[in-house]
Amino acid sequence: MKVSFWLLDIGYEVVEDSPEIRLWGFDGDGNRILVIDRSLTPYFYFAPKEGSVESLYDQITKLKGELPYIIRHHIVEKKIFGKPIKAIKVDCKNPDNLSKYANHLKKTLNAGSSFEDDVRFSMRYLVDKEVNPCSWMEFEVEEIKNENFRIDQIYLAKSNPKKLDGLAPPKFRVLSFDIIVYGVKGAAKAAQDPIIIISAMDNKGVKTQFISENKDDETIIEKFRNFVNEVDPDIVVSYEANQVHLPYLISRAESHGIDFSINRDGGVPHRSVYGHVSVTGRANLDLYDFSDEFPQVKVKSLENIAHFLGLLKTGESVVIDDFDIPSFWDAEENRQRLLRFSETRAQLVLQISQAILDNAIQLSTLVGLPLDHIGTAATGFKVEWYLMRHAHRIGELFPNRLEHPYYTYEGGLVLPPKPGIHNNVMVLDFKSMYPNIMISKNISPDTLIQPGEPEPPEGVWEAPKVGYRFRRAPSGFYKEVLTDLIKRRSEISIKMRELDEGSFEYRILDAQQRAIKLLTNATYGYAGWLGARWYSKAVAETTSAWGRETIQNTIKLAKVIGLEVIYSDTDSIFVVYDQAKVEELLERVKKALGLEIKPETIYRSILFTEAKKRYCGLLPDGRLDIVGLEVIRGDWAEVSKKVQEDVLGIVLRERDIKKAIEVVKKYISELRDRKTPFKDLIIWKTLTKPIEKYKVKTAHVEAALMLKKAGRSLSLGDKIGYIITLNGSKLYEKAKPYNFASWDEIDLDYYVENQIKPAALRILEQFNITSEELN
DNA sequence: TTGCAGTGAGACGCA
DNA sequence: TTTGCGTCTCACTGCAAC
Repeated sequence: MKVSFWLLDIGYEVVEDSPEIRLWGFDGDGNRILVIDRSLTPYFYFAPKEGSVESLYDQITKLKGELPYIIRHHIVEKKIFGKPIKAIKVDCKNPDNLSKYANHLKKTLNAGSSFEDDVRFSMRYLVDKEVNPCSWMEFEVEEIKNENFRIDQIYLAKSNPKKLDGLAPPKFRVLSFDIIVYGVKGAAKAAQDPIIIISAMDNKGVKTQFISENKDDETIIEKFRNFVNEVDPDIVVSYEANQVHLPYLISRAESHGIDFSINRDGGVPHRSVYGHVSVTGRANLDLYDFSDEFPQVKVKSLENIAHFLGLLKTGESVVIDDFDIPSFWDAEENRQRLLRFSETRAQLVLQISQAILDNAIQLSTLVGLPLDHIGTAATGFKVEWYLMRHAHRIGELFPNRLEHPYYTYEGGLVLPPKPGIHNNVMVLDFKSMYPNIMISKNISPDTLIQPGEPEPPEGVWEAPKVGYRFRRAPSGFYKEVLTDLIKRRSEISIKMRELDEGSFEYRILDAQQRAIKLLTNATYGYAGWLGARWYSKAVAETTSAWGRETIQNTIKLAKVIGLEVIYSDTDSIFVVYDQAKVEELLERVKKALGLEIKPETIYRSILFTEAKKRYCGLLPDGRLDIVGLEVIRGDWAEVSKKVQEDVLGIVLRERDIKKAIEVVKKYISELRDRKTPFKDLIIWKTLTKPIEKYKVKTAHVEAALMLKKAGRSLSLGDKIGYIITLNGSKLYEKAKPYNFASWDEIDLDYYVENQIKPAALRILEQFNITSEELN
């Protein structure tokens, strides 16, 4: 019989010595099903470093008695960096030890190198069978008996999966949850501190809370486990479950000797690759891993993201600090607030998950990584998995990751701007400049011509300045991949034009094109990443060299035509708008450089200081487009950002410097009168390394130390919020965690002289205003 | 001890 | 665990002047 299937999660088990792939998902009727596929044999490749592959093959044949893990081996034709090679495909019994086997083989034969022995078996399956997660496919299957798995039906695959069309994913059951821990001093330790509240909510409106009695969490963990299995969610969502909630639940359950089996195979969640926690048969999505999708939100808390998305009323305070949890719990009259707080969090998680799910699903399908890996896998790995799939299709072996010396190279070109206010400035930019250059100059690891190597008859592209040469034909690996991506994206854009923006199809296609854009734009960076399998400094260096050449020629052309160039950064130029001249420029750039430059917005006016990468433009609709300045930085006090934004607005919209000065003075006097909201004085900075590794004393590290001393646990990447007090002389001595400080110890002068004034003067200095004039 | 110039650490943003 | 380019603040160092 045939079954259509949508893949949600994938895993594998070794059952009675032979491996099976387990594909968890849905059938066409919305049943939760498991398809077991036993058709794939684990393997790796083995190739001679020198000498013939045949003699290596014979050696393995002779020694087979000593190599019990090998099922069979045979010679295959492959490529490595585009060069044809013969390799031996070594089929093995156990997928868990391929690297061990490969090393053993190398030692035993004292020859050869191995390939692809580091590919996890479930990923091996997805690549080899060309299966994309979160998409529809069809299997020929045979029903088998369900032994205690939490699903409707189990099938054994009798055929390879066949791709099916269809955009719409199944209807998911989504469960969000949040836990509250009673941790004295704010730092909860799983060994001692109990969970007091577990809030859970599903997308059908079922919500519940498990509340501990006398701080005993044994019962509520069991109840929660039962609840999860009853609701039987396909997707579990949370905020920080990967790093915090799930490990905590698992550890508490262990210490009570409770079976915390919420997996669809009856097992307990476990830590897996890329630091995510796997809940077999379901997709565990931690929204924190997706918080970079909201770059405007600087401090990535659930509440801040919710505010940003308009899910909380402005000014609505729902946050209860970890530190205060015990006191809220202990005082009967406040406990209700704690309960509401936790419930709100679960609800926000559920709401936010809807904003993220479309993109996550499309990215999963495109990249080929299972849904629960998408949030945690770094960009480099997403690009790499996409490349690996393509490599497999064209018979290219996955290169091993090698150690490369660290080496920097020249990047994009940035011109100093013309300071001051300019009117009618148009931005022109090359869309996807680097990918398009890689395509047009065929820049790829497999098209690079080594020094001394003769030029092929098809000719070469020789990079300006850096001199690397790449063959013009045939098309390289990167060119093929990027051409395909760009083509797919433009096809999607065409389809989208015919659709209603609010429609389901539009939303899905938009998510698709965003996923494609992400991969396309990351490919250049990937090529220059030391950890990349297809690392090539020549590729990265050549691409940016052609980029500089392109933008320089564009600037020259603009000047020849008579356009005034105000500024340029990497792939864009800012010119004083003149319709006829701009049109001429577009024509000539296309003709001369073979790349298209696109007109963007025309700013009614734009302000530059002497600094590169910082400016503010007034858009046609009256909004400000602020780039690089303090307003959009996360490490300035809110009060400074507000001052600067107000000043920019007045300067650009009204051109009234006097008024701007008055506004600054008002901010200063409000601060001196202590009328400024306290939270507007908090400065947030990230801990970018372990505290002991810092070489110089800094305010946020000192504040972090105080938090630690008070019992708070901190980890890498945490944002520390501090304020500057009157105590001490050095700034780092004056810093104090904001929640330990009060209004009367604030160093008002610091905020005036080092926060408000610099932010305002950054703009007003352009009009010769001095610090004294703001007093 | 104070002032100050020069340098580097550190954080964050742009393309 | 994508790249380089760039700004800005503050700590630290060394030196001169007091």
